[in-house]
Amino acid sequence: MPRRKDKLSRRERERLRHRDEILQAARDIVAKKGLEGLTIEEIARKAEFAVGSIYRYFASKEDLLDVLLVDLARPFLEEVEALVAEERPFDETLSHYLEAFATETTAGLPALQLLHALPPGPPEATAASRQGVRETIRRLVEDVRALVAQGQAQGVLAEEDPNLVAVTLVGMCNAFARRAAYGVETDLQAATRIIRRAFLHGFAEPGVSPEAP
Amino acid sequence: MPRRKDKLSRRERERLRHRDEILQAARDIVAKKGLEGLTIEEIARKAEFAVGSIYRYFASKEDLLDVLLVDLARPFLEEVEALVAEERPFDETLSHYLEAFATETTAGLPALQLLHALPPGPPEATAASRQGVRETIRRLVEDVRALVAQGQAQGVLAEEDPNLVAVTLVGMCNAFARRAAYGVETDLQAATRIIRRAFLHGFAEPGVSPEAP
Amino acid sequence: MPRRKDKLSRRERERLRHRDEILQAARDIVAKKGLEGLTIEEIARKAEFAVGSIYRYFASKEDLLDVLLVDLARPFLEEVEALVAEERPFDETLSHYLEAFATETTAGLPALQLLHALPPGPPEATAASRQGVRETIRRLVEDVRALVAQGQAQGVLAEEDPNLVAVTLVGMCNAFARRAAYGVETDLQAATRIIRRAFLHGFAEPGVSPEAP
Amino acid sequence: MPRRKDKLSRRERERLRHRDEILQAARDIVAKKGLEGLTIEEIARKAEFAVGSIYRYFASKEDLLDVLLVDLARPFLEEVEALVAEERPFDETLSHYLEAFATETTAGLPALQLLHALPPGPPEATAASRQGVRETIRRLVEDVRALVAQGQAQGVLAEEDPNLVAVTLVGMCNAFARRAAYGVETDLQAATRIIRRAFLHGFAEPGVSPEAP
DNA sequence: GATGAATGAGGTTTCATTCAT
DNA sequence: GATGAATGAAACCTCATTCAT
Repeated sequence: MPRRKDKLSRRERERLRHRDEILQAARDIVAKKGLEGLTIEEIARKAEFAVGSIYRYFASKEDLLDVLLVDLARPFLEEVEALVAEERPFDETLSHYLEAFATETTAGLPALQLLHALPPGPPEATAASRQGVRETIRRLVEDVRALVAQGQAQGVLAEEDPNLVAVTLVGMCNAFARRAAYGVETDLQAATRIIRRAFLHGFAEPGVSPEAP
Repeated sequence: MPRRKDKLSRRERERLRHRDEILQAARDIVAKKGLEGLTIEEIARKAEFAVGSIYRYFASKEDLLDVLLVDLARPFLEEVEALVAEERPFDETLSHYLEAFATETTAGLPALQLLHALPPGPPEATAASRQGVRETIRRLVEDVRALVAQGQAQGVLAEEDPNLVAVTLVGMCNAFARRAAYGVETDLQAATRIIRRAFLHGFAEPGVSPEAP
Repeated sequence: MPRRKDKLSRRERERLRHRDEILQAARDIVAKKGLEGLTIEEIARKAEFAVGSIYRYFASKEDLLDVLLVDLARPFLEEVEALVAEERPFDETLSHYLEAFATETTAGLPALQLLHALPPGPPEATAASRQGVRETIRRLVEDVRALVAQGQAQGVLAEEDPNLVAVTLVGMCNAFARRAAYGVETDLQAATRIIRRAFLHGFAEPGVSPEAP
Repeated sequence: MPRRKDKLSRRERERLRHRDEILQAARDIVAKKGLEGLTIEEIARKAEFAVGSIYRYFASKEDLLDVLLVDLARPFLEEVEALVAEERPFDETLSHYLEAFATETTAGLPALQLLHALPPGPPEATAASRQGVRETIRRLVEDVRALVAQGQAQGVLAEEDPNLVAVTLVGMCNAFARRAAYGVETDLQAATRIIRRAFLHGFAEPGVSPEAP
């Protein structure tokens, strides 16, 4: 194997590229027809592979879907995790968070939207598959909780249970994202402002002017 | 031939009863296996009808589903519409709204949860069916918008776009409902308090103490 | 339901008839192409049903196969069980048994032959399906064991472990059946005579002339 | 270019070694999952070859399988052919034969068991492949026939058609082997004794004490 | 109105084999 | 010779819907 340190062989590079092509095809189909409308056959057609070839990259349709959903959410997740690491003043952090959310929502297929696709039935109905999705959601919630905790530590946010506070923030964002995804004309700038206001005022530490000076 | 004005003939009453039995069966199945796990054959089995008979009551599975989802949301919708009609002081209104939301969430199959089942894809992917669901969602949002407008008229809520404000409220509620539906242990009383706080403080008319006196 | 005691409704009769047609089609295909060559699609084609219809009669291909194999063996099994019940002199019993075996072998698809189709791999590889086949084999072996025990009680057969003796008898018969099934020209009368001789002489109670007077 | 007469070049030796590795891998898989569970891909994985490489050694899966089955039976076949060549007193010959059979049955993958894997359908269903298996079976039967003929020549076995007599012997052995393969607890020593008894007594030349000194 | 058998398109998955590198 | 990605024909199975009784 004549190959440098972390350089991938051509085979390996091609493999990764093909995998991405398949995921991209799936992504396009979902964007056009929704999750239900996604079939292996159509993925194969769009990605210009034989049906059987799809299965060399993903063990099953469920597997592919799980990977796809996680992939879609990844950029947003990474941005949020970066925010957590940076530990900026909470006001700035919130601004960045909302910006990231707006970017996501504007982009063709909003990540959070798709994460919501985790079937809203009883846990038993999903169990086996969507492990990645579950995990990603868990991390996202945990990250936002961490952001809230930072705000509290900085004395900007009131001492409510950070989990619950995080859920309200995520809920507001998702509500707007969902609306946009349904095709309702949505002014994201206004939405961002509203969320910011509701959140900062709503959880302002008493006696602290939320958006001073 | 209706015997009296609004009296239904025996035929008609039976018909309605049968329809309800079918819907109830469907509801049970969805509760146990999720929307994907719902088949006409199983509905028929559970409701003790022949498969063909289901089609005497619903034009198609999609139709049945649409009716089912709307049915599930109806109690909540009606409660909210009553609230709109009553025009109480906003503080009271909000309390009732959150109580209704908590009741919903506690009930076996939370209406909002199922409304979420509207496939989160582009509108084209759903178009034909789910008209009832779309309409119900539209009405719910409109109703909450009306409640917010009342709060503003009463001078309790700030003069933000009532649509956007309504979306934040619904979003927060849904986030908690969704959590509960995923099996996360959720303290609804705490959730209610948090939402109430975030909302009242978040959109307090400047200079007005949100929850006084 | 206007129907007499044990009379079946027309629906029920048709259902049974169709089930039999499907099994018969499967039987024909197996006879021509062997077990491996059996596909649901071809069964459907031959029985003149749609593919999906097959599944209204059998839960799965495995299920169908299990039923088919048991069905094929049934006539022979019943004959042997009758023999056990009759408790005739062992010499007669053996004659009837061998005759039944010859009949089976002559018939298009010898039951025992197909029972042998239980995949000769490790038990784990078969476990789930073929329960009927396993049970049928068990009963056959048990029945022959009972016949041997009768012979011993009558003082005709030596006091060897009846299980082992039974296995030798079945083994000899199967060997000839298998040969015939492979297309080797087989003189069943001669085979019968040989088996009879080997068995009676082989296990004669010492001092007893095996095929007296 | 063979260096010496029967010396193989390194190339050729490697080639044979690789071929054996592949066969061994296949053998292991069959032992664990049965014939149905055998796939080229898994053979390749286990033998640490590329899928395509398998086809450098075997023209097709069927070919590989045929070779594999013949290989499995070879030790037993060779032992029996040695017995034929040795022309010992029949009593000894039988003892050796039964011992070989017991050894086979005890070994992880009894050859006879696998020979049974020749699909029990009409000849047409197998025709193309499994030529080796057919030939091996033919030789085995022929060999046993020869052993029986020796016994007759020695005046120990009655003058029945040696073919038929051979079939009974093989049948009895196979019945026990098959039982063992199905996981039935089998006392091979007892089985051996029973077969020996059945055979010697069953085909004793009248007036000759079968197992005398 | 009720029945439930029949349909058949559509989906997922497997796997022996080929072939460019 | 070796590799392993790609192929694509089958195979199994599901299920909404129809329709003769």
